[in-house]
Amino acid sequence: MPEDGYQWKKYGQKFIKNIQKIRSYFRCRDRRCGAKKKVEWQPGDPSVRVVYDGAHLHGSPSSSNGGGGGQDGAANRYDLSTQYFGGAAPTPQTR
DNA sequence: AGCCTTTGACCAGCG
DNA sequence: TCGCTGGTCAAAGGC
Repeated sequence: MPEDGYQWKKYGQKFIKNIQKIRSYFRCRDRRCGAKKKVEWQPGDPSVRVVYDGAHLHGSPSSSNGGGGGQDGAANRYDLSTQYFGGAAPTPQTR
């Protein structure tokens, strides 16, 4: 569970055949927070692709320390694009 | 007590 | 109409 500064709750995991990858579904612990996170990786690959969906309605939790939070900075802009983690992009110039 | 994690089953949309 | 997939929910156990 790669900590990105937010607390997530895993609510499901499935193997997507379309891409032959395992996908884990995470949701922000806060219900009022419609932020969602999906993590997918290939079987046998330590690299994982993290996909952020939605945005946190509350600011970011001061630190990785759970609890807190509540800052109304609303300064969190999550790119709906896919983000790579752990340098899983050895050759991003494939495109 | 609260929180977290894991699995199975269900539902909806599409061709 | 059927089958398939993707996405979500619920319950239980452990610390």
